[in-house]
Amino acid sequence: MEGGVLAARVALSAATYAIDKPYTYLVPQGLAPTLRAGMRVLVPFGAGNRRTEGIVLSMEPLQTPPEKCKPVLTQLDEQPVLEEEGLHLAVWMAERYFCTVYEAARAMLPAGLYFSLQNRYRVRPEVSQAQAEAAAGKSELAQKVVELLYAAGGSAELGHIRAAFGARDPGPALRRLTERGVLALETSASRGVGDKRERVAVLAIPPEEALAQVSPRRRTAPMRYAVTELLCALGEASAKELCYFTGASMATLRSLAKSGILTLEEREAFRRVDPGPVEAAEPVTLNEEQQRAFEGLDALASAGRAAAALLWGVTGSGKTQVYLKLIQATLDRGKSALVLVPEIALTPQLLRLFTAHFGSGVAVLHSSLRAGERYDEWKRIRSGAARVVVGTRSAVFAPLSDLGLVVLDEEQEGSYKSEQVPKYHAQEVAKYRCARWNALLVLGSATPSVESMYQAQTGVYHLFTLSRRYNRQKLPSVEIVDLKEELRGGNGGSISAPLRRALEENLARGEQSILFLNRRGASRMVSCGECGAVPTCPRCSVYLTYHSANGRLMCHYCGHSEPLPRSCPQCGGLLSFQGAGTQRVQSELESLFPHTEILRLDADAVSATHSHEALLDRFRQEKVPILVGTQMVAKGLDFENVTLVGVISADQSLYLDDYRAAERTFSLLTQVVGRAGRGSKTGQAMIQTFTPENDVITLAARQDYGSFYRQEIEMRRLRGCPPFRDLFVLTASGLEEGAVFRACLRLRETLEAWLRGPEWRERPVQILGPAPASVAKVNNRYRYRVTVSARNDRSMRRLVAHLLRCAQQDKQNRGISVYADTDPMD
DNA sequence: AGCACGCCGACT
DNA sequence: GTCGGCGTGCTC
Repeated sequence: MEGGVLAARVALSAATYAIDKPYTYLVPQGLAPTLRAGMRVLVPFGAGNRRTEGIVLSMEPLQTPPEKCKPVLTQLDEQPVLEEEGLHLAVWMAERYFCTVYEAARAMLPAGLYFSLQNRYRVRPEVSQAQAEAAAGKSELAQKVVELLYAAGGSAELGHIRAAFGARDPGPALRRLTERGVLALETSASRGVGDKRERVAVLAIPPEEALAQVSPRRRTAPMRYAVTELLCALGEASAKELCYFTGASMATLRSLAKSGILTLEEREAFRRVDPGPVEAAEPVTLNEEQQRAFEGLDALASAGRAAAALLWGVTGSGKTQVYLKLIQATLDRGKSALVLVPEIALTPQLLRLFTAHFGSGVAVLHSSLRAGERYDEWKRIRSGAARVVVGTRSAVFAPLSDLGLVVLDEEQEGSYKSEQVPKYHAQEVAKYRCARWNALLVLGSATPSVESMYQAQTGVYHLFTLSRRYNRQKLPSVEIVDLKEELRGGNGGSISAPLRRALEENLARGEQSILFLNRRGASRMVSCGECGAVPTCPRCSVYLTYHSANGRLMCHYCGHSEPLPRSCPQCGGLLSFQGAGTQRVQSELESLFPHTEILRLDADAVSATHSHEALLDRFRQEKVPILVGTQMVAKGLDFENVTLVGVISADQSLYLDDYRAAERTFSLLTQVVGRAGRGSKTGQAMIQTFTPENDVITLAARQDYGSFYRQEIEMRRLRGCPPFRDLFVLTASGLEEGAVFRACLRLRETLEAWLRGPEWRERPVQILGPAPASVAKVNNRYRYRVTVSARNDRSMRRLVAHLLRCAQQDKQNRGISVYADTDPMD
């Protein structure tokens, strides 16, 4: 660097959305040779120069340092935690998901990598207690600080001091005492998870030579021979493993090292996730249809241009086989592959399958791994040791290089959208990464999202279809049971007479049954028990939901509300609230079938002692006759002996108040029906509903996705829903309901004023609300939202971002937080 | 979101 | 005079 200085542009954790931008810091001489983009640093920030963590976005030489430019204090990483691609992705996410660059970067890294910063105030050793008290003077707060610090043995964490002060702010007193040389601020960074290291033995000379050296003394030094022989076969191995398999001791290894046969190195050891018993891989054989899909997809993957394809394969058509072949082809081309699944429950079986095919080159990433495991898998991926990654949503950030293939299985699933900030969608991130690496994105589904199918129909995605079930299995016969009839017949329980009969027959045959309970949105929906009518919003054609707080039916889109009618406005019948929990169904079944074991699988059953997998294993191995469960039982699980599946009530997800309700119900019902009869026996499915004539239900029963899609896409077109337009949801939250509502009103008014400008006047933008959020009060904070339906393009995102920044800095919005989200899932 | 700066009332 | 409460504006 001639003459100039080196500066780092840093994304800061302390920067809020409204002030987020790259901040420039001077790189001190000592750090200049080692600091690089993608490393994390500790920097001073704000008037008080409090220590803040940041990530270096870029390094740049400056001719003249700017006036106000503080120095980087510490370099926190020895090597970058994000590569160039990751840094670009973070910036892209910030723009797309209305979050800070740092928040985006943080979401991309395993939690084990994270530092927690501790700010500790200490009384300087040269200062006596009397001097400290004198320096505190008459300030009550300063005296209290000194007293507290001495009581704590001379130093205390900032957090503790704050806690001891309660509502009063110790800040000014701490600063004054620091200024007067009484206190010193120490900042330490500690990481939750450390690196684990191990000894590795590496063969230092060619195998023939090594064996030649130890062979003559094979009799007298059998251990030296055994170790060398094993190491010749392996090339390198952990010292622990070598000793374990040969019975040698570390002394033998050291002596071999001395003879120059091997070298001992300290290396990072990876805490591997145990894939469980791995069977030998059966060679993948594809049927004609699968082969055609594979060839088409492989042609796209090898074309070297980014592409997206939809693999639409009916349940049981063998999409996984196609994935396996594609992954193999990708690896053969020297590229890496990423496979995403919607549920953690699906990763163990996929991990086993992939490990059988690709050995130790498979890594797994999902949120319920322990921090250490997750961190280690991340490092294995980054080092290039793992070239195939299986995981849930956040695995989309796996630090793979030379990405050639990304598979999103069950692409329509809502779990690909993050619930927390940044509220990214794994599918969009995957698309971004594929574009950067010229990789192929494969979206797999039996019931594609309407958006994806639309892209396929309009030629944006390539479409491949698998319409035949593997092994030519027959689809189960499906019966729709009318719960209104049951109610009239005096059966108000959750098991109808036909379902009860079917269960009895199945029990008698010694076959298993699964009952599926669709709990989402339970008990908020109101319907007529007589005619099945569901109250609808007059302006939005969505169903109204009941709010017990004010006893009214409300629309979550536009804010319309009306009192709960005493009886059904259509027929005068009795209105009923839907809601049957798994526990209630379980106890009902227990009284219907007193000597039969009934297994329950839901979030509660899983969190208590038994793991999800253990419960399913029990169901499979002990052949428990009946399994009752929520969403979890519907997904990709194959049970030979299950010949009956029942849907307790199809209605609950159908009458939710969002545009995706129909799609989600269709998908769920189709999956559940597909669960029956996976083995040699033909299955039977039963769907209970109050609205048996509903198209979504009858189409799902027939597994007729094509008709469902045609209907749904027209509905979306008419209502201006995705894929024709996108939704931006602006949410304000705060302690006082009125203030939150008024903040939302101002958001709406500001936006309306801007949209009257010349460049916006012609564009189709619609604003709905303010309306209460679906969960109107969380943690004592009221939440209201304004929904904007418009094309999600750069200019619209900029407008929303600007609106957010203005709102966050508006003094009228004191105590109110405002944030934005696109196409939310709730 | 912190934190300083500036202004003002209260207590000494 | 100080101290501390509160409104305003900035953060490399």
